[in-house]
Amino acid sequence: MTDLLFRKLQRRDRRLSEAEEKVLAAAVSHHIEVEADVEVVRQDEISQQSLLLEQGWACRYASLPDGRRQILSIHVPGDFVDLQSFPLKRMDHTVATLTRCRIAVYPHANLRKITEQFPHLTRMLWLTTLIDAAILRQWLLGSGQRSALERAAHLLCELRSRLDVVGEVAGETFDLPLTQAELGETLGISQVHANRVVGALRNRRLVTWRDEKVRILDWPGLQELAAFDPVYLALESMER
Amino acid sequence: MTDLLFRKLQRRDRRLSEAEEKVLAAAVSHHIEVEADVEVVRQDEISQQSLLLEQGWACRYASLPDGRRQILSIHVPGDFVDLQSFPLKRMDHTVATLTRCRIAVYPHANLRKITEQFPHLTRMLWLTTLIDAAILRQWLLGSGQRSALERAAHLLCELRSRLDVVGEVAGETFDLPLTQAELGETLGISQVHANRVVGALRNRRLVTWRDEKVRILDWPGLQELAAFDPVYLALESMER
DNA sequence: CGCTGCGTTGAGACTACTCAATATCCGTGG
DNA sequence: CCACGGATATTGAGTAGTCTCAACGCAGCG
Repeated sequence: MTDLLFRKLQRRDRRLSEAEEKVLAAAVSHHIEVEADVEVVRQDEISQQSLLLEQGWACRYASLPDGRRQILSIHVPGDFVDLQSFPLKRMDHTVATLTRCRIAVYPHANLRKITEQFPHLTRMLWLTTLIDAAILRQWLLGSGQRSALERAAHLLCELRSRLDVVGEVAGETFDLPLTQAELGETLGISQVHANRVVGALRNRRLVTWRDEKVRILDWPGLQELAAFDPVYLALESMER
Repeated sequence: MTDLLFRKLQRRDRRLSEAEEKVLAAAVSHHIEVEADVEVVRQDEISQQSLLLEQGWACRYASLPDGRRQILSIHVPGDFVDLQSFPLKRMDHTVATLTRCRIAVYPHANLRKITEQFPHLTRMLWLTTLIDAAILRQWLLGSGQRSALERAAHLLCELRSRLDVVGEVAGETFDLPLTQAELGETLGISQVHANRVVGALRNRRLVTWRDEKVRILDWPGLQELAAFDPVYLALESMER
């Protein structure tokens, strides 16, 4: 199932060819299955391969020497979780699974061959790392300027949009395998405050959230609160 | 002076060839001079070219509908300020000058040719966008987990390191053309609090900061306070 | 049955915010 | 040459958002 990534890329650029799909699929050396809560790539390691999430959830985080931890991104099926390690080599953060995951492994040597023979596909891979960066900028904008409640709302808007692309939203419900402690580390607030923020979203009848399942009750209201504008996710075609 | 960028890249990878230097230099269509406080690329625009800062300072920022603004990065000579617009096309944020700037213009068509003929150089350009993302991750880590004082200290550590590479640190002094209001927008705090934070750095005899000049008085102390580890800046060679 | 992990709630403390006033510097026009 | 306005920096006072500490509830599981 390189399918998911390919579908996502093709949504963005319809000129992606079947040949390119095959090249991408052929660059996978093998697949692995990993349990939940496993660190698959660690900070400071020098990486020889990049990992594509096929099933399951993962996140990246960085830590301060005293243990404070910040989740830097959340990944869903179809995401490359550490493609940046291909040009960058050394990891500046850790990648861990949130659930049991199925992962495709792309040795850097194979990616290098792609860059040498398939410039258009190379630009598309580059693009995926830049969309990651765009998401990061939104998180930074939120972290600096949005209140905790607005950030929580924004996170849900973002995830709903990203999950929708890969067909993981049923009705208005989707999985979100984060504990409230992890939500706190994502939003940059304490676990206790994360709990109150989730409570506030519920009280405003914007969402329900129980047993790792989120249901959006008021999509326009949630977007409004979050000041959410999905353009940055670059989900739509740039052609014409 | 593509020199600065090239020197920076070469510090990272000594295999960069003279041929590549020439190709990079040839991709510049022209140079422009821009006054301070000019928006050179605007949010939502579709960009046809990327800009390399040769002299002067610039920053990127994004805004919320109600006007709250977050500075997302600060750029010094030798930085590509919007290389991500080459694969991404649409800008998700604005780039503005902080001082009078000299800028080299790289039409996307020329960059595209580089990706088609110079895979190694392409990977180096990709790398520069990934270092930007690594810096962004550090800012996000700080925004979520570091106190305002620690963030301010970290920003100074980061800028000292980046400026050092391009030879803009004299003794322990460097320019920092940010008002305290802009510092607030960078750190995600109010202008008033930014002032108090700067005051605290002075009181602890870590730095002096007057007339847009910063002098570091206690480099180890500043790094300690900031929990600064320069690895993420990827300034050092990855060879061998 | 008693851990253990997760979610929930309360109370008091602290960081950073807003509003507001004052200080300083600088350029401009009278 | 001086008065003035505008931009920036500084300081004070009260407030809002978020924190820490602590306790408790509940479910799953060995």
